[in-house]
Amino acid sequence: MSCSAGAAQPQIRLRVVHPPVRTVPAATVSRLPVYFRVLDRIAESRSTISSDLLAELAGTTAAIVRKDLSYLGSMGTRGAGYEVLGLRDRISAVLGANRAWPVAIVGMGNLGRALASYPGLAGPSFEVAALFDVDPAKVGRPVAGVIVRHLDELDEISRNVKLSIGVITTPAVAAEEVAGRLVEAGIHSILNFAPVRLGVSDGVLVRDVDLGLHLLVLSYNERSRLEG
Amino acid sequence: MSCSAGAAQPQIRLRVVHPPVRTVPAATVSRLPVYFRVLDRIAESRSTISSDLLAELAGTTAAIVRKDLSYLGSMGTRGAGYEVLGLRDRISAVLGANRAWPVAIVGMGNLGRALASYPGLAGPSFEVAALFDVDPAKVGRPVAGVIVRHLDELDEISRNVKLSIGVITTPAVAAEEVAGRLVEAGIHSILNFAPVRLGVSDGVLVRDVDLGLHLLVLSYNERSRLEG
DNA sequence: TAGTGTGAACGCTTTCACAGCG
DNA sequence: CGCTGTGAAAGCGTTCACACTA
Repeated sequence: MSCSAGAAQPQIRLRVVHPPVRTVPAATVSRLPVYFRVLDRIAESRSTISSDLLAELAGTTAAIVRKDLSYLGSMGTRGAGYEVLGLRDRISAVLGANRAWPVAIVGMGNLGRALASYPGLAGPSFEVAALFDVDPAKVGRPVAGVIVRHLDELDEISRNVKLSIGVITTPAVAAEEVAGRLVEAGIHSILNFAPVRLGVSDGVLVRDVDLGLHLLVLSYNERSRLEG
Repeated sequence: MSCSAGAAQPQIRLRVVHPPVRTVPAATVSRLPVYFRVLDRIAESRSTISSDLLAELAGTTAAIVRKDLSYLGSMGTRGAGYEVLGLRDRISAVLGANRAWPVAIVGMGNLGRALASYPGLAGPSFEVAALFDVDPAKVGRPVAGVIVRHLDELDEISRNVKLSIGVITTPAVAAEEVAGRLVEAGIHSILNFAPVRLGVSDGVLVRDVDLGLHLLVLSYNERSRLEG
């Protein structure tokens, strides 16, 4: 098998205290978005797809595809495969991708500004609802069409606008406090780009995107390639 | 070649001779960078650390810490814990973090420019060696102090400057071709931010950082929180 | 016949428990 | 006594094999 690594996940800390009644394995949840994207892309050129082809396009195996999809209930037709649109919509519903989740980004440095304009955030499933910083030079100016607010306004804004997902793109030293404020403002899902481990209360899901860790794994790969 | 490719004894002159490292499990490799960062941070305030404390700071368990470190050879002192500096340097050597790997970034959009200035890339283990784009408006201008080159110059530049790690921050449609060019230029370790699965030859390690997938997992979390 | 759905085997990872050593 | 190092057990996720069905 190739070393191509969607399978190689960064550390994910699932802190869900009350697991869903109908439990989809975490490994499956992390692959559903891949299937969703593949199905969405080929929806116009195919009406059905086999687990074999879906596996190839998603970078996994047919057996895993069938197992994963079995957790969503049997949607395939033996001998024919899966109906693309039906399967896409089912996965979309499971993921909650069929509505627009309001996202707040805290930290309008280079990375935060880049994310605010990120195409993935402009899709139908997400909406940049608020941007925050503490730097007076940034507060009040628009980024990607949204006015940057001072972090102190978070509570007030979250009372008027429901915020579902928080993205932390602050320096490491500020991340912990920002996370606390996001949780206080009612956010339970956080995407953290700061290179620190956030200590959040139970029930809050934190996904860490830590470039430094990724780079060090690549470094390990280079080192072992050179030295055996 | 395997993803959890065997690491052999580094020929670093340490005071203590460690047994050869045959294979480090992939799960362990992905945690070593976390330990490294923790140890580096506390090196000035502590001289030894127990598996319990290291686990807490790294967000894992003491049993996992001990198991992980056992793959690097026994470095601990029973009753006292691990010597912070020695352990840090040992992990650094295994990860190859004790030298500066030259990194090339392809795609100088918002994300590429943000990464070029990313502090994690400015550390001692990495060096932004080259930046590439195909947009004439970007080629020739400096980003983070490095002149952006046209992608067509990749081969020529890679003959003069050794490039170890490639970062892809292009639009999705270009990513596949860029990956091919990077591999042709002799790069075996790729950090891919484009939301596509790269089909690369065996022996090339690709780490995907796919924000869209992360967001959809958070979306799943929000959805199941609302609907059970 | 082609391809799903699934129990069972397999292998990797985590957890447990404790012997052993400073 | 405190804490490491490590076999053994448990838990998950992946792979296999094949019965079954449109």
